Amino acid sequence: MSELPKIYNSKEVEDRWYAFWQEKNLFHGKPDPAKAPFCIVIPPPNVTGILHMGHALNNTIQDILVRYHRMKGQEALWMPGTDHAGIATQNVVEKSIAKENLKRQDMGREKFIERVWSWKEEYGQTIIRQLKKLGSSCDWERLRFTMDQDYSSAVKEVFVSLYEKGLIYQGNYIINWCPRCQTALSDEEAPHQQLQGNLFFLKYPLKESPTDFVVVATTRPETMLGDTAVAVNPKDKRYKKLIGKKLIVPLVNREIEIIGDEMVDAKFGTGAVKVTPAHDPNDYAMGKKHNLQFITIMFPDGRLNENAAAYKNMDRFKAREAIIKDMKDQGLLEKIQPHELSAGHCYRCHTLIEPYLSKQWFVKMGPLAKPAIEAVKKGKIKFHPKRWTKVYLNWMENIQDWCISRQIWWGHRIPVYYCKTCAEKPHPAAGVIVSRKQPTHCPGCGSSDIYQDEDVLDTWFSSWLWPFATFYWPFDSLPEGKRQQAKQELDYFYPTSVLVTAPEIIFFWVARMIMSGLEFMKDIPFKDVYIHGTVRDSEGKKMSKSLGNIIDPLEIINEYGTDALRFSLISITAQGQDVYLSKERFEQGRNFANKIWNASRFIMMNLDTAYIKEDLCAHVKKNELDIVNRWILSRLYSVIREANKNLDSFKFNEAANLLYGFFWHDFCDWYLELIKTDIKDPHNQLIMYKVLEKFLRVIHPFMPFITEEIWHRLHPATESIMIQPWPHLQTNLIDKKIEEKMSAVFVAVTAIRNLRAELEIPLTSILNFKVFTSLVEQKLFQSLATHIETISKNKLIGTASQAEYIHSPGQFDLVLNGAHIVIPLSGVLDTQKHKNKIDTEIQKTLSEIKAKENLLSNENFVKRAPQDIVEKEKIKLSELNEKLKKQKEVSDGLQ
RNA sequence: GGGCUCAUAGCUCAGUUGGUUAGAGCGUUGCGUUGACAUCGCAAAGGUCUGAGGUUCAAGUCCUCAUGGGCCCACCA
Repeated sequence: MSELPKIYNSKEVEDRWYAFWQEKNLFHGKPDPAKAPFCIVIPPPNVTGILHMGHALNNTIQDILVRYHRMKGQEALWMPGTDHAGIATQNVVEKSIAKENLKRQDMGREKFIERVWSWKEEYGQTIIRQLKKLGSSCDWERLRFTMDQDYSSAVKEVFVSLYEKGLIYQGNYIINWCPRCQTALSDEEAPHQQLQGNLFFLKYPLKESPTDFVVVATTRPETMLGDTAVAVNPKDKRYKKLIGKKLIVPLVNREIEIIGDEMVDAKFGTGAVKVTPAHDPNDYAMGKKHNLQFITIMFPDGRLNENAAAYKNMDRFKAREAIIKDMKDQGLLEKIQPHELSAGHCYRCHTLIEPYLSKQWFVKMGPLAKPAIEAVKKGKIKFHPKRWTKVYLNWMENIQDWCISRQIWWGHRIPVYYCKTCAEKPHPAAGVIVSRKQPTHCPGCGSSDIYQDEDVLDTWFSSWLWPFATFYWPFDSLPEGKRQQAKQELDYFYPTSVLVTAPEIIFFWVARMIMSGLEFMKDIPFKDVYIHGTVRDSEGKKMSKSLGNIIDPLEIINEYGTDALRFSLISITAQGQDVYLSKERFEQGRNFANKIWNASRFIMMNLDTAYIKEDLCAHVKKNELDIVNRWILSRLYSVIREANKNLDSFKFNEAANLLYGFFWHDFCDWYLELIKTDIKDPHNQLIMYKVLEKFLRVIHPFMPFITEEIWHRLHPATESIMIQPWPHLQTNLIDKKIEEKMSAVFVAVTAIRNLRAELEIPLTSILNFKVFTSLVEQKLFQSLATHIETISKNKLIGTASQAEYIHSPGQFDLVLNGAHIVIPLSGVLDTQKHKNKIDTEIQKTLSEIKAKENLLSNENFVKRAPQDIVEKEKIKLSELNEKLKKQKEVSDGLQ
């Protein structure tokens, strides 16, 4: 058998095996009626994306799930793809053309879009390449892009279909406007951030008596130029009599009325509110209600427009300063108060959002939300951890209509066309053609003078179709011959199994996919939603470029290996908790990979190849094996059973840590050490091989590369480990009694080592020790005694503890967990030190006994606690007493 | 304003449905290793489980409040 290098070299193996998997087409999933489907659709990263720790975590979890279910015999499909990320991508390309001193407006729409496509061709594969470095077993021949032609037909179908159902409408409303990106945004795209601002108190003169004023408070004084009323609460005694009176808006000298409205909070500010219906959602509502004038004072780029009089062309913030100065000069600024507020910011460029009145397209969400609420309430879709259910429901139950039109160029063009001829007719929908196919003429008047809506759709309006649009729904873009197959695939894999994602996009994406799935597939898009935590730095801050606290996954892969990255990430990811990372954290994964490597190396160095034939295992009967082999087999299957449970309930960290502990401690520290001196024994050969082989399979989903490499060195001619069956749970090999016996042995050995270390016994030998009593189970320990004797004869303890033997007359007594171990040691020990140690232990035992006695003399405990608990406590007490007795004997003997 | 979440060893974190003197990794200290692995082994030290109440025979675990982190939502002029 070939000898392995001393240290695992991830760089040397990873790319090779990834290519191998792809060559063998092992990631491909296709309908197989004999198997149950398991499908995950990837949260498509932005084409502009560069792999960060969040991606690494997200995709490692998905890959573990997919590999696990694939090995369990399910037909596994992981659907990959990227998102065209409208605004983000457009911004990136705009930056790149800016280097050539170009603006997209100079290029024109068509040229610019061409430029984006060529950018995508050149750089759009970056994130995909990086996902491959991570080991992701995606079905790459299905790679989708949300701007694919086929995908576009799904988007059109959905838009038109919702329009026909009356769920899409166009209208003038206040929306979130980003003056930098110059587009409308949905509410979700304009998250609120705390802001230290000011409250400005402005004096508006009364028309009748210009020396009297009404003072209004505002955080955005520049909007005063668009004021068309001042509102007060009709119950407010201070202002009641002023309702109906006229005011003059300074600087623009506009005459406005004081209106009464219950919405006004008399306690805030001065109790009088300036009303700017075109620049504030509340004011908008008031404007509608009171039939006010809507005056827009801003250009789309944030400069003030012709309605702003002298302030025209000034930037909104410059205008604010100018207005404040002018008001002050005119004695119309009462005061400025510092005021903390929160306001929307563009999620792409972080520019302060401007509430802006404009004509946009909206989706009516109420009717779509209803079944999506039901599906979750009835448990058809489950969130893990559960608490996100509440977050989801809360949002869904208060859902607002969704603004879906964007004034950018990169995206799905809205499938709406206008007829210039008909547009002159009176009713509002005249000349509006909503169509799946590009029309050549107006169906109303036959005119060919038509043009398409300039806007594109929100990126999420395509992402929300991901679980079925990736299967080519609605199929009409496919050639006739391929439709049937596509339908079968959708039918087979939909609903998908699990969605794995981060909490940030529950509203953006998860909730909307549930709605679109129920609306268009008439079924949920996935059964389980696993929400993992956010990756943070060691101080709890979110990792971000601007904070400079990024740990680059590629750097970790380069330094420690992909498996190390994956294992470390997973082992620290408790269900749904945020992940705090520092670079050192990855050492654990690297060390573990190296441990697996070296244990395998050791086994291969000592393994006679005759034993690697699987069928040999069948010839060994369980009861022919010695206790050590039976123990490790029992541990193996106990651990696999537990790991199955953990994986099935999304407890990835628990599974990872369990497997880690088993391999490192049970298998390497104890088992391999115990059999070392007898390693050529046929049973030992067989079992060490078998355990390694099974372990490699179960750790494979976590650490795909190293396991594949070792697998092939073990089996020069076999197939990939990734398509080996997941170990069948041999429950008949699980023997808890054996596990208990062995752990008693380990406790004993540990105690001896401890003693040796503490009492500074010189490195000689420990000879002929015996274990001969049991208080818990006499029989159990009797049989243990036999085994211990065997072990002792084989000098196995000596090997395990790496100690030499103490040759000396006399004896040493050790009492542990009811086992009395006699070790002949007298003459080597420092009697006084020994006695001190025993006496310390006696003190400890005494206080434990006291605690137990107190507990058992508590009538309430004895009466009310379950009988088995009480019994257990009684047994423990008698054990303790027995232990005390032995300890005292030992102590007395040391006088 | 509403809600979520966290607080356990020097550090980073586990801790199942409450069951009885709390675990891991890293770090520290001591010992060891010429035969798998110094990316190693053996052992030790280190905890009033943030605080105050409560429920219970029994609380790190459940409830209430407080303190201090982190996060989300909201039409906070």
